[in-house]
Amino acid sequence: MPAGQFQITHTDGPARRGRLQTVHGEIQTPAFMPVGTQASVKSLSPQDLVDIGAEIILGNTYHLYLRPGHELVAQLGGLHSFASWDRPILTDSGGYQVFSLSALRKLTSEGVEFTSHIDGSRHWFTPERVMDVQVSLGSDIMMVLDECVAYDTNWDDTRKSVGLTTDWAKRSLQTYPLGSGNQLVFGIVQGGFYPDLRTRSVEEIAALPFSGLAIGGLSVGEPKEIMLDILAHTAPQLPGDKPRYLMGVGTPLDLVDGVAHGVDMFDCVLPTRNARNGTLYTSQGKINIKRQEFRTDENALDPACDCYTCRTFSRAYLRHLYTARELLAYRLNTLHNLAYYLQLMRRVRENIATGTFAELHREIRGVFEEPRESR
RNA sequence: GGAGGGGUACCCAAGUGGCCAAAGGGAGCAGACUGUAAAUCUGCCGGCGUAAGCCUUCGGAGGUUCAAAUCCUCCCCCCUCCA
Repeated sequence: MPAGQFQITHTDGPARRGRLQTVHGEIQTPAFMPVGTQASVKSLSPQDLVDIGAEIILGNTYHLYLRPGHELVAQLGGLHSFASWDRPILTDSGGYQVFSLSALRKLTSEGVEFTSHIDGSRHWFTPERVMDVQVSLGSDIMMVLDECVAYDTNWDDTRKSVGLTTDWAKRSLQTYPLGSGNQLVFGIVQGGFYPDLRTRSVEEIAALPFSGLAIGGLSVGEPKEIMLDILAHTAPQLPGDKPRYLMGVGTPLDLVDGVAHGVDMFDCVLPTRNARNGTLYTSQGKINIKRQEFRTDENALDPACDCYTCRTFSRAYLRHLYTARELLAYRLNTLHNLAYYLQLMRRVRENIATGTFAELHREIRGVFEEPRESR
């Protein structure tokens, strides 16, 4: 199967199971992609990631451009060789940093000027330059530069941002046309929280020859219900034959909700960041390992999990490691949270294949659905 | 025995007449985190109360003052130096 080929093998309602080919191997979808911003999934080794079944990880163009620098990475043989990770890598464009580092940047139709959060130096990012940097990095999937707007952005500004994102998408493809190398390029749909603008963005982005399409700009602080509404509005409009990637999402329930709307790929910092901050995902729900109730708890973190952390240590020990700020805490917690996410995605794929995805969806809803706020 | 320094909340530590239930840290307890400027951030942290407020508290006892952690007297304890 040539790089870029996406094959759907099973469907269960809107949910799809499939596989996406890259030169560094195939990824099973629906997939969760652990985030490794600085060419490292914090606290884990590549071997750890292989052990828990990660098939693809993320890196970040903006961060790697600033440090250690894309030329250096290229000189050292590209990201895969540099980080000793021989499976697929998706690099995010820096579009999210346009949003999250908004205080440090200036946006024009031409591109973005960033003030480095590391040393204050100025850097000029354009859609073209971001593609060049990703080519230097040698990732398997490159994301185009986009503009991700805040939740409270008005219609007019969101409309402009959709126009900009489309213009940038076209410029990205001119820099790296489909088929010009082994790297795939994904376009990104924006449109904030306005259904008409989401539709417009889908029409414009889906018309371009991308290998996959992403939904950006969700989970930026909006209520969950609104996120789901926009997702339900947007995902079905995307072409069915290309992989659909919901960027930056989310909680275990968000993933399953996304799959239910036909999403194939996800990434999110939650499992890794929360692991470092003591929040762990289990088959019984979310727990905070620092809570006093675990002080003498000799049970496995999640008795239903077969990861190294759960096979080996008690909750009492994990609590101790966390409260003592022992380095092992970060590693064991991260290992477990990602193992939980990857295990969940394996179950999602199996259930789609057997036509029982709805049951799994119900189960996960039962475990993670938060009580609605009554007003 | 002499000289000096010091005893403040669970711990460390500021405060030296009213704005002090008492700064800051730590510990403790709880919460947040969604394409990672995050091993970070927020809240609570003497007692009762929803609150206004009341009560108890700055080594101990007594005193001065409208008012004392803060000034005075005596006592107890700790540290440093000298003998």
